[in-house]
Amino acid sequence: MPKDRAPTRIQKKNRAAILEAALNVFSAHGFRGSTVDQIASEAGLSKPNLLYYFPSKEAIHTALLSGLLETWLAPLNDLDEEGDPLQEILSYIHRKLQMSRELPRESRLFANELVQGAPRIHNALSNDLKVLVDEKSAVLSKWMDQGKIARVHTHHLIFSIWALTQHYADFDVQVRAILGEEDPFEGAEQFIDTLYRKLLTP
Amino acid sequence: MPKDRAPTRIQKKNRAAILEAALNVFSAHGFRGSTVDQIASEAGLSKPNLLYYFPSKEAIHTALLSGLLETWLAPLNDLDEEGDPLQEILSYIHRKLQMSRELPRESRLFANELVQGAPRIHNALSNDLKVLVDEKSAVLSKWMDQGKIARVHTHHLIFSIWALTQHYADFDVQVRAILGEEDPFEGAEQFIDTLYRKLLTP
DNA sequence: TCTTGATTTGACCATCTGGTCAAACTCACG
DNA sequence: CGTGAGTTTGACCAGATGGTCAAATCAAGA
Repeated sequence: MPKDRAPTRIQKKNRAAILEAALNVFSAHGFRGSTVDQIASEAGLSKPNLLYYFPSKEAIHTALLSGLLETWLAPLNDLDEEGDPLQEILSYIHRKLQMSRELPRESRLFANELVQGAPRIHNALSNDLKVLVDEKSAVLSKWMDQGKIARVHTHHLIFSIWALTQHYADFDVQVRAILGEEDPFEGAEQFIDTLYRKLLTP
Repeated sequence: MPKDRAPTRIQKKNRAAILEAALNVFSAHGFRGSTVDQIASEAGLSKPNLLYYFPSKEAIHTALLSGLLETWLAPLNDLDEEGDPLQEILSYIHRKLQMSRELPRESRLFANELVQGAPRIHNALSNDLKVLVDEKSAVLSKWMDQGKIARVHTHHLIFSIWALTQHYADFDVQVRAILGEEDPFEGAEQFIDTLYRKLLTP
């Protein structure tokens, strides 16, 4: 294992290559379905070499998840109490949908983890995530009190945004099997936008 | 392997026990994450005994998926062109949500498969499923032409129903981590019902 | 250039896992 | 109750897989 000093040029490069490869592999096959050899070869390293940078398969997975959690939650974090309610929500949705389009691997990484009961991130869910959701939920609630948007169950409103946007990344194969050549995201953006405008207009 | 005659009492019992056990295991850990031993012991059989009833792990998985596909698509199949448009759609949604509540294992079984690119059911998606969706999509379209419901992209409308309802089964851990004690399905039903009423009312 | 720490690797190991097989056991029915 | 088909199992195998290790190679500062 590399010493605990400032990372060398090579360390930086290889760690990054490993995480990138791991994202590919884990998001496509899940934790159990991925092998260290697969990740190593995708990263252009030998297996022992990879294990020189991360102590175990589990460690790579953990590093990936925790490294990406912040990115993943950033859009919700940015929901601004001071902004225009409907606009804030619509642009949150827009960003989430864009993430499904541009970061589908990240979405599927979390999806894989969640569907299987989130054995490795249960903690983050009931702490960080819950806190964030409750906080933003309160903001939504305030907007509803002020009559700025229609009154609905705030938690379910947030769930619905996650469900609708992440669906296009997580179940991409299914969506494409049905839509054929059509670009899923064109129609999705339009559809979802309409949906929330109608739902939330007081 | 059991002969190809009429199944004996024991064959019926054991085959059923195996599929039930496999549903538990596969839905919780995915295909690759599940072991034949796990399924066997959950079914109360030894591994060789299990493999006497099904030729391979893959065969169990396939049998499960194809056996459940019909159940899974039944609600959409039941969408009745002759019924009242909004009511038909709302009751489709209601049934889907009920399935998430009562058959979460089935939902997660498919979710696991889909997130990982549906390697084993790609075929069913682009054939049976596509045909069904296109057919029902046409019904929705007709209703829109008649001004019975608001005009939206029909495929995305169907996707949204899948996403919103299955989310509660597939990402159950996350939902519960955030809601705490509250029963997810109470609020969900109410929320989703409101959402589609507002969206589809012309 | 030399030295020392960082990096890489081939060989190896223990365990897990899907699957096989022959022998043993059980059941239903004549 | 005897018998043949149906059922069950312990022992076993081959390949995959996560991980280790000592030795070899490389890189950068003195």
